[in-house]
Amino acid sequence: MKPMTIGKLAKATGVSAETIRYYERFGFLPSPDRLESGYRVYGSDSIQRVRFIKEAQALGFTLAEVSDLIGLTADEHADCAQVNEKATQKLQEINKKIKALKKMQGALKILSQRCPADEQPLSECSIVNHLYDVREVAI
Amino acid sequence: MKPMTIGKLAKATGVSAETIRYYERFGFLPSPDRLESGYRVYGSDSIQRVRFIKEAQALGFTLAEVSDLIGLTADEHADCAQVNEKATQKLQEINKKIKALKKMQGALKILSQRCPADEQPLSECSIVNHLYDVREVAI
DNA sequence: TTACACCTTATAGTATACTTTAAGGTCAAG
DNA sequence: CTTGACCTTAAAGTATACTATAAGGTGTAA
Repeated sequence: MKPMTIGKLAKATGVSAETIRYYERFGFLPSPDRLESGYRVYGSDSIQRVRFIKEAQALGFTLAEVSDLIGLTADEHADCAQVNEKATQKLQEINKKIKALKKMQGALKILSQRCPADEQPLSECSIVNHLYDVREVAI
Repeated sequence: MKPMTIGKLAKATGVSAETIRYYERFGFLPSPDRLESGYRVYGSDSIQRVRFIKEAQALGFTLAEVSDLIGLTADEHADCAQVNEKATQKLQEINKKIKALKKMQGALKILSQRCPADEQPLSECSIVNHLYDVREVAI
């Protein structure tokens, strides 16, 4: 069987070869074995490792946090509670972000509804007036 | 009355002098007059201009988009509808972001609830198992 | 006059997660 | 044996919105 070089791992995971090298360089992936030519050769577990990173990112974790998670999974003494704490922290962070976005959403909705949205000059625009002076258009 | 130099504008707006120079450099604020010494002098309208930028950012607009908005306000032929379109676009963008965050939130909640969160080894952790292989823990 | 706060510029650094480029070596098919 | 796909490295670029630094000039109060 042909060795899995970086391009094959890239295809298998949907992550570019450059990104895989990047992950390796910053310790998110272990240094793989090399062929005599210097080509990286990966075992099938590498696919899982890359997937781990991608899934953690999809849950909102940064690469630094992914690094922490990888550290926990490699630690014999680590337990479920430690991982759960990371998840709970991330959850709170996400809740905060949602809250901030909802605030923007609410303000934009109100301003947009109040704006005549036609050929009126901008002096009649509730959005522009809000930007010029918050007090002119209470939200 | 003493001229409003950059430090005073900074205090009046809560934005640092460096940031004000940055805004000027990239065209978000007009170049102010100068004293003989080279010091920038601002009129009171500058406070409003800085506030415009900050308020637009608070609504989720990037500086590039703020630039567009400033352009519209300076355009005699611009009308309300054009501004409203920017707001509507931004609203949709924010809705998308909220949706993405809610997806993360939902997944994290489920994983966290399923995780025993005690001293169990990580092989029992629903979160870690999810990261290792999505199919093991359906969401 | 001597501090000290304040101003000036250009340039570089920060954070995050890559992506691109340059210059070159390797492998497999035809 | 040549062509083209694939691999290597180090270094620089991208996006966004600043923030910091260096080296120096200005304004004012004691």
